[in-house]
Amino acid sequence: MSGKNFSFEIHSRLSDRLGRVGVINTPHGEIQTPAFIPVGTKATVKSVPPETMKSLGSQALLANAYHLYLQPGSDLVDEAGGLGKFMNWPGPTFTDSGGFQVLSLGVGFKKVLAMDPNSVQEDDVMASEKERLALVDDDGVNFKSHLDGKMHRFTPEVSMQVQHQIGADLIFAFDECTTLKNTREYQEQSLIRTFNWAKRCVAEHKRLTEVRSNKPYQALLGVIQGAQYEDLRRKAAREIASLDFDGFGIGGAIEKSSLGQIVRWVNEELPENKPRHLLGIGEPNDLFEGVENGADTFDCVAPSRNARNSAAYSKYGRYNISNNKYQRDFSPIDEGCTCYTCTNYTKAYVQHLFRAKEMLASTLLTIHNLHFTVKLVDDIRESIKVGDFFEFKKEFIGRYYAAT
RNA sequence: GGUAGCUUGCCCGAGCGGCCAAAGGGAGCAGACUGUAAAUCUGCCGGCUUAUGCCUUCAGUGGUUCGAAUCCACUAGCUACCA
Repeated sequence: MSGKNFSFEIHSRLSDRLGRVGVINTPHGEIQTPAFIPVGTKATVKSVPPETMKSLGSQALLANAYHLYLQPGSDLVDEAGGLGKFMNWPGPTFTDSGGFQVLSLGVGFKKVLAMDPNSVQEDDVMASEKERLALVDDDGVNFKSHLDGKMHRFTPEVSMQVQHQIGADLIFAFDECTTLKNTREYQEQSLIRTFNWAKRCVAEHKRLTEVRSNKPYQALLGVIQGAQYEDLRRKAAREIASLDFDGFGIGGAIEKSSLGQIVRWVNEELPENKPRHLLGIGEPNDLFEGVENGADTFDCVAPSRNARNSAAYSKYGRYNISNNKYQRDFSPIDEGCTCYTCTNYTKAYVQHLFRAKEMLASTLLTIHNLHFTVKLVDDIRESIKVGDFFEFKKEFIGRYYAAT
């Protein structure tokens, strides 16, 4: 195997906006974009087999380098033949670099990614020194394993090595994910750090790509930070775009109300011909905003985690299926939904499974929520093709958020 | 028949004279969750009303005491051992 069998083509565009429809070609197949990429952190989408992920419509999956490095070890995944072979997922795969863990195991106490900053206090987001499992310096990050407390060190080079061993088709540069509560001064310094790390990632990635030239090509995506500041986001986008990346990731804490705007700032700076992934975003209104402003792919734990916590997505909004009022509701979770769960089971049954603490509850609701989210982005894609994105957006958002 | 022990809010279970409307679980009722330390976390959970307020509760009845879920007596039920 050799050569860069990775590409991105744009097939149609959204008028007056940055949104586009395209296709990402990877060694393990195509991804029609925009697309929602379900998260399978530890080489498994919690509670759902890969075959089912395929049939619910998932085009690709995203795993995490930090988690797989700790367990079972990225060398073992390599030995198994790479992530896809290891977990029996034949399609395209992504891995996150471990950059988010800089936040979630470090300062990010609540790991708030998209929030209303007025309703969140600094103490709610920032962990105190002694609680931190990660400590950043200019060269890398020291992690205390959340599994056994052992210390590990991640640098841009380590992240690249780990991600090459894991072998996903699209991998991310190692970055520092900050919170909205960091000072402007800190954001600036962090941006310099992330940029330096980006350069080191590109260099190490090139080296590893040659060393492992018998392996399928892995595309490297550079991550843009810059928090809520327009000048920082634009600067970060220009700088990252100046490096030899195959695509980009838009990361960091994002004030929910200005999500679309931030994505637009970044994408106005980025070259058109490379794919852009909006990291960690997956609520319906955010997906519309992301696509409209030029994001091509998304990943998010919300649909799957919410499912395990009994929150069901429906065209009329999200609701808690464990609520008393659904106890004798023998209709599907979302009327008209074509997913496996909705075509075979009722709200009453799924609620029973949750109350009885049966693990099938997680499976059935995760299937539905992921189908819902994947299909939403599929529908958004189709609406751009047909030219009625704005009508579709208005109709969907109006119905989904009618109650709130 | 005898002796000893037990009986707490929907359930289990702490409390053993005042700081007790009563710990802690569970159940129940809601809420949160956005590059997964998450099958997790948070709130409510006797009634009125939601207030540093009042009322009714700790098997039943009657006592002791300024004051009792906590001490005493009897009644009822349960448990263990002896016959």
